[in-house]
Amino acid sequence: MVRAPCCEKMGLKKGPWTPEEDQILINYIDLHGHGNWRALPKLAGLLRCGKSCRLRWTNYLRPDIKRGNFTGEEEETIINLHAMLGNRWSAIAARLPGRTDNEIKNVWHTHLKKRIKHTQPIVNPSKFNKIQEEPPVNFPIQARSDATESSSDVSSLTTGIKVESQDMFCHMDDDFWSEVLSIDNSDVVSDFSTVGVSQELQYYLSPAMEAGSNMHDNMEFWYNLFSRSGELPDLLPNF
DNA sequence: AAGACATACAACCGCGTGTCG
DNA sequence: GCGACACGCGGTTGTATGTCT
Repeated sequence: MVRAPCCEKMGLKKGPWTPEEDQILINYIDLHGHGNWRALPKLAGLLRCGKSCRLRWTNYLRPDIKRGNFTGEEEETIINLHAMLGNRWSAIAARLPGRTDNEIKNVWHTHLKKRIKHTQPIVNPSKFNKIQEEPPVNFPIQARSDATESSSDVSSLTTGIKVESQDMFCHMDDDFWSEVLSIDNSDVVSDFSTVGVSQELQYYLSPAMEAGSNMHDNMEFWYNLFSRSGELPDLLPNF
């Protein structure tokens, strides 16, 4: 595949945007929408590449961008989501309305990384940086009727993952953990379908599948989450 | 006051992935 | 199935600003 020439070679401008350029971009998108980013600068009369325009819009000019310092709650949310998702900045940004992945990444590298250096992380994020956003389409297990109330205590886990945790934990009934325990902890996970693991369990264990880690590593992740939530299931083995 | 250094953040780069013909 | 293209993502860099000596 041949890569398109970079902006400079095409005689396009690089570097910081001027207020005039910002206004041109805003006006154009207000009138026409962004459409094709590659075609936009020419149509709008900007000497920028489409990539630069898209970045400027999504990271700075978009009307729903929240400017200003991060609140303590937002920072806590980032720390917790990072523990679960790793460096998946866009996934973290999706849970923080008005904040961009770039902004969150910057805050992480300049403030938060230093702050959590003093505290031991509960899991190695790199192992679990592939956690999926949504359950499989035909996800078979329904939430228990009492699940919402019981898992609401998971809020102690931290505010950032409270809602997500409720969604995750409500699927984990006794049958779920029985199935977990039926798998040999020493198994190196590459393809769960070959050992007859159900679809919902494959979903939860997918980070380990992709990272090539073993069952022990993966269940340790869940164990730590449950330990902190105070909702450790009886069936979950102690690691 | 001024130079050196540190920090914050905007912007860029390259790669992976999805889509379409 | 394949190639071309567009887009999004994460890592990295560049520069403006702040702080220290």
